[in-house]
Amino acid sequence: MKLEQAAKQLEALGNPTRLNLYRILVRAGEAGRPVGFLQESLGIAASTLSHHLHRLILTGLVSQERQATTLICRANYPMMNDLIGFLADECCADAACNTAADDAAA
Amino acid sequence: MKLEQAAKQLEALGNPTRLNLYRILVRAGEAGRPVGFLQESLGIAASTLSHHLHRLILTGLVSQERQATTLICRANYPMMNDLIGFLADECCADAACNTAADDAAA
DNA sequence: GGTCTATTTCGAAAAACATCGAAATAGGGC
DNA sequence: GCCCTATTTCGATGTTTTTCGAAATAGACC
Repeated sequence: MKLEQAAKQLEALGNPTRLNLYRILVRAGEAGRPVGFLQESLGIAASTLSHHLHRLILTGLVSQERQATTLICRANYPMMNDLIGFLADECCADAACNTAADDAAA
Repeated sequence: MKLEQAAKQLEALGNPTRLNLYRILVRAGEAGRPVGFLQESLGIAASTLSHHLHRLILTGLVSQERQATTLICRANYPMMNDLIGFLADECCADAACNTAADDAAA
């Protein structure tokens, strides 16, 4: 994963409203959640939610699927794991760090 | 970990300059890197770097230790793993999602 | 085609952020 | 105590973000 893309995704998750929203979707699993449900849960203006959803979708962290008049939103798990991998993978690549790696794994 | 804190940390990592900076420290391991080295590596104004470092330190992702006139910066690995745990831990908590978990682990 | 609900786009305003150069501080060595 | 290097704080500026309400669009159903 490129640094720019990872930064975009982290930035997208770095807003409390969006992180909350994203967690709801992560917990929801493959079933996903309709936009309306998310709006109820978060208690924010529909336009604000739409804006945040758009940002998450742009980064690839969330996808949408139409079901009749409602839009179902889902967390993109592979993308989440790529991002986590980006953070952890090169740990200590420039130094011998057995102890640090142990600490990290603990 | 609380959502607010996680959001702060993600936001801190969500800027390309800071993510780059953080990765250098993650790769550096326990040895850490002096501020001056980071400034050379990133090619930004010292004041800008100081600002970014401050933000990373506030979130707990980075720590500093004085060695004579130079300041050594280090990634805080346990904190990084807490953050990663926060993202992944509650995956599918609200739904049966064996298939999703498999996808994510793949 | 009209109407209903669900959702997005538009436009605007306040707040936060990124960046820089200049000036100030911290600590060590003479 | 003075100077030198390393780093931070200050002050300013332009850009981006967050948020909302109002208006526009999307799709289903009659």
